[in-house]
Amino acid sequence: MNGLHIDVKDCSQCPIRHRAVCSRCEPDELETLENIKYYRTYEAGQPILWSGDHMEFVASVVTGIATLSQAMEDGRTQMVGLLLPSDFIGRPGRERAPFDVVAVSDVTLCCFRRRPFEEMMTQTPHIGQRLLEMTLDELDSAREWMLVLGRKTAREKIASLVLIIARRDSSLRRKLPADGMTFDLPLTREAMADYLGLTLETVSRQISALRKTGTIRLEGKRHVIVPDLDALISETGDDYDGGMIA
Amino acid sequence: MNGLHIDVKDCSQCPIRHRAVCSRCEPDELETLENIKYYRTYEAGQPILWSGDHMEFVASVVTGIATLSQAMEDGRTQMVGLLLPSDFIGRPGRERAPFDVVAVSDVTLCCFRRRPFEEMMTQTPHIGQRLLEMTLDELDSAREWMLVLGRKTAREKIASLVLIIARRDSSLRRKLPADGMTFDLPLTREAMADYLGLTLETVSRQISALRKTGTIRLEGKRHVIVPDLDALISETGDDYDGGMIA
DNA sequence: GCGCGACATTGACCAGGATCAAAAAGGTGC
DNA sequence: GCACCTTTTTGATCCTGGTCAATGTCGCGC
Repeated sequence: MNGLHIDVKDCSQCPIRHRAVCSRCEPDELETLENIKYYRTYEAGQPILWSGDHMEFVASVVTGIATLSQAMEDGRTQMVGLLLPSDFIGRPGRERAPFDVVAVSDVTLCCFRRRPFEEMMTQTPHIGQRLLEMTLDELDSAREWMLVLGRKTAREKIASLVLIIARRDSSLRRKLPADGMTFDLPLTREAMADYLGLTLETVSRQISALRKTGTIRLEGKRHVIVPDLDALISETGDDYDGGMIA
Repeated sequence: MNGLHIDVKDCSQCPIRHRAVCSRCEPDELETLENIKYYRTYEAGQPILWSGDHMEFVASVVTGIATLSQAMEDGRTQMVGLLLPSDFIGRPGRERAPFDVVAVSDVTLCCFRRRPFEEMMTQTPHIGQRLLEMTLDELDSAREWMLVLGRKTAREKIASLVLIIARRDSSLRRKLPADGMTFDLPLTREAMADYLGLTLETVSRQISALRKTGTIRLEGKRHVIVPDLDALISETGDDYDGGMIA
């Protein structure tokens, strides 16, 4: 089971699609929306939420990719989450966003106004249970990522990220890895660097290194072919196949 | 509100205290326990759970300190959580432990047999709600730690860790920081290194450096005095006072 | 007190990744 | 096609933190 499936009663007029230039631009419009559930789209590169923003809604990603990240005053930034379709944004019970959320590609969110959503949660316990399960999964992957950030070499970091993207991609398409896995990197070199705690130059160098040894092949800048998945796995530093998707 | 407060009906014979040499040593004894809730103690240094272990119980820490960590085959290890009194161990709905749990000091756990606990959760929704809240908090702190691991210098990492320990300590004692905050480091240099993605030598060097500039003072190896909290905060790289406890 | 072992500090040297800089490769609009 | 801009690659050099090794400190049992 992927994502959070919720039936909202008075949802006849959904989906309402409206486009926002910036998450802070139209609080009034948002405030006057009477329905609980609505859709919202963002263009690639647009901010969805800034850390500290008042959160009017919780949402789940319908299409596109967004990132969750944290920035220091001097510009150093660390990505702390990658949001793919079916991932959840926001926290019932919290007023303010703890991190920045940015659309990497064009993104459609399915939003729920926060207050009504919280009420709904108290009435239908399975929503809370499902949300707990999803949050625990996120916590586990955050902790796995801490190992990558704290202990892996640049080479291992890159291999780990490529592997994660490969797996997520093939699980999204429900296509099991065949002889030659092939997929697109959804992130720029800089975004990969922010995910891995590296500089973009190092990311580029290590991708080139993996290419030179034949572990991956590239078509253009973004399209990746993995001829031998085991070879890639052995570059990650984890020797066994930890979290292979079913 | 700290921790998870649960009333168990037939708890007249609690607490049952029994001591385990190893979490894997006495499945039979555990299996035959009829009550839902029981206490269990571990000595400093003992493993509580190995990654992959079958989890018979969920628990919350009553006294002592435990760590959650992840190891690579070659010995590199990364701590991914620090469990203090009132923190929760385990995951309803999961058979196996995802990480290693080790007692750093003597630890007492309040355990709940997993199956009955899960049933209890479906019946009393506030337990699930509270657990969701705690899990979201843990997720936030894991993500904040990702910034430390990925982007901070060794010096900033040490300052961040000392600050976190200082705050947790003063919040546990409900004693607000006075002119000279004073507390013990509960971790060895090596454990700090595993938390921060550093080597123990670097930890030692950076603690010495903070001592030489007067940011902290040491009495013995473990006892720390922070004469000026702001000076310490400015060493963390976060310029503003992000998550100061109430 | 003495000796032992665990933990911590300090030093010398090295290397992986950062930094600074320049060139190359794609896209996109005209 | 061509010019322009963004993204990426590659190169040269530097520096933080890792590695290897020695020394110091503390606590504890005898």
